[in-house]
Amino acid sequence: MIDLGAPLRRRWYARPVLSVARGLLGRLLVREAPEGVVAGRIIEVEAYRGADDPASHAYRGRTGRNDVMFGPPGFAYIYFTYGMHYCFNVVVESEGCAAAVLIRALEPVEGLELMVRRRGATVPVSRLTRGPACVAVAMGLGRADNGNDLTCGPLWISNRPVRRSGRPIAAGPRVGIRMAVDRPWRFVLAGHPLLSARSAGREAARAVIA
DNA sequence: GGGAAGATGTTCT
DNA sequence: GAACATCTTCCCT
Repeated sequence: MIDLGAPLRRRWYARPVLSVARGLLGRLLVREAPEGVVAGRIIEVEAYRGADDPASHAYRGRTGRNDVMFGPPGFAYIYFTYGMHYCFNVVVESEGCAAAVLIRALEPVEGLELMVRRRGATVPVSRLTRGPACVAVAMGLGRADNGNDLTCGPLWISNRPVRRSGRPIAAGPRVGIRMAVDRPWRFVLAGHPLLSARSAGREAARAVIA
């Protein structure tokens, strides 16, 4: 098994959400479970802010569902949507801000067999961890993991240096929302083969420097 | 490869 | 009762 490093500390998450979102690209998301360890490199994320972001779950204030978003940074916000899917977010900035980063796609690095077993043998590897709900299934995440502290396992993001294989970061509009569609707050490793063709940024006019 | 539509249930109005 | 930070299947080109 490769060296997974150690969990990022809380102050790493206590920064502006757009900075954290870009800083997550190329890092390892690690999940340790009784069935085994799985890890994947983060290749696509979206930033969501609080009171000033109409697309955010936190826009209309604190509720039972989004409670974790309003807490301190470095915790997992996992919500249920569309009647069948879970999505995994990282709470960032500071307590009360309700800012978070949605993890949309990974490149499997460790525990590929376990990911395949969780997703179902018929799913091609190219689509194993593409899309937030797919990420949640492959990592074995569900309602019970909402509110987990990412600074002390068993679900954490590694402090190992980012590995982007020379790919620039591209920005584009967020997916699946109706409000604030003009904010280019989705970030990807441009041209990564495991992204959908559209996400990979063929129109990568907006590439930004890491 | 691309678009349309269905699945399915929690959350908030 | 409507909306929903989605995915998959099915059919088309």
